[in-house]
Amino acid sequence: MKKIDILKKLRSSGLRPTKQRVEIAKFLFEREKTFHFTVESLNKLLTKKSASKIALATIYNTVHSFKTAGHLSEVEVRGNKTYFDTNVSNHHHFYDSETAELIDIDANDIIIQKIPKAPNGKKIKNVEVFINLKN
Amino acid sequence: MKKIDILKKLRSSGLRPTKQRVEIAKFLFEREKTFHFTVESLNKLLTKKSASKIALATIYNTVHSFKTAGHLSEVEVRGNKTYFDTNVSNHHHFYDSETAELIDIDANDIIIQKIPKAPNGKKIKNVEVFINLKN
DNA sequence: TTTCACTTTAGAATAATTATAAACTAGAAT
DNA sequence: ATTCTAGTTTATAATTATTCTAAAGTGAAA
Ligand SMILES: [Mn+2]
Ligand SMILES: [Mn+2]
Ligand SMILES: [Zn+2]
Ligand SMILES: [Zn+2]
Repeated sequence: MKKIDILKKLRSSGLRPTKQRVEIAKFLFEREKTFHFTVESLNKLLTKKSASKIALATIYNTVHSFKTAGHLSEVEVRGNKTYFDTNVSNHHHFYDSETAELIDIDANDIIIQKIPKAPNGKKIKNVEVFINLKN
Repeated sequence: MKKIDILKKLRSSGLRPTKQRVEIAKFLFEREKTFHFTVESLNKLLTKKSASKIALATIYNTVHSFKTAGHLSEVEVRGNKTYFDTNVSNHHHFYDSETAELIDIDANDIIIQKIPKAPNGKKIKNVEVFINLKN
């Protein structure tokens, strides 16, 4: 994903491409593989990588804006902090509790044969599978 | 589960059956169906039900002791608070985000046909399925 | 250029949880 | 039964993640 695409991505979702947003978006979206992170880890990585310091509140704001815009998803992981995911497609995860790391599993790599029907009056929105790992 | 069993349950896991622990254990374990709760919700319910007030710190302590003893499991649910579960067997959940409610799914009610192999050097500890509901 | 709604930021506020340390108690030892 | 003590409870402080506030800054429309 090139810089011009980043600008498009931001503008098309009604987000003004400010210096901070562009920097964070480039960091998050200009990569081949999916990236899973917490606000804390992102903050550290940005601080290390970049010259200009972005306020923590801005990182929170930006991550939430990106999530609302559909550019990030939130992953439920054991622990206190919120995890985000640059992979917004329907997919599953390995979770390695030793390293607190998430690894993507393509939706097609898990086939569920039998599934219960939703409770009365409810419908199934989506199915998430977590495969917890050990050594 | 009768009171005598509660006492056994506590003692057999090295927990002295104090007034507070017995009261919480009775509330949690003397029921037919699985119970899912947060410390906050448990605190409210206990306050309503009981005469004697149990300190919030004690509820945290007790819930963690029960979890460590294997009498409660922790469930990962979207949101800030930690959810606990009186069902400690291997099972799955419906999650209704409207009501923030969990509903058990028996392990046998979900059959997974295809599953990816664990990453190098890792093994699969367990598989958890979440079925998110909508109206 | 001027303007202004949107954005960033430092710092305060909030919410969940954990830590501290003093008072209390279950139950073993006497 | 009384004493003793390690384990427990409790009020309160501390910590951590996150959100709020409101003042200063800025992208981009006009
Ligand atoms: Mn979590
Ligand atoms: Mn959670
Ligand atoms: Zn992912
Ligand atoms: Zn359950």
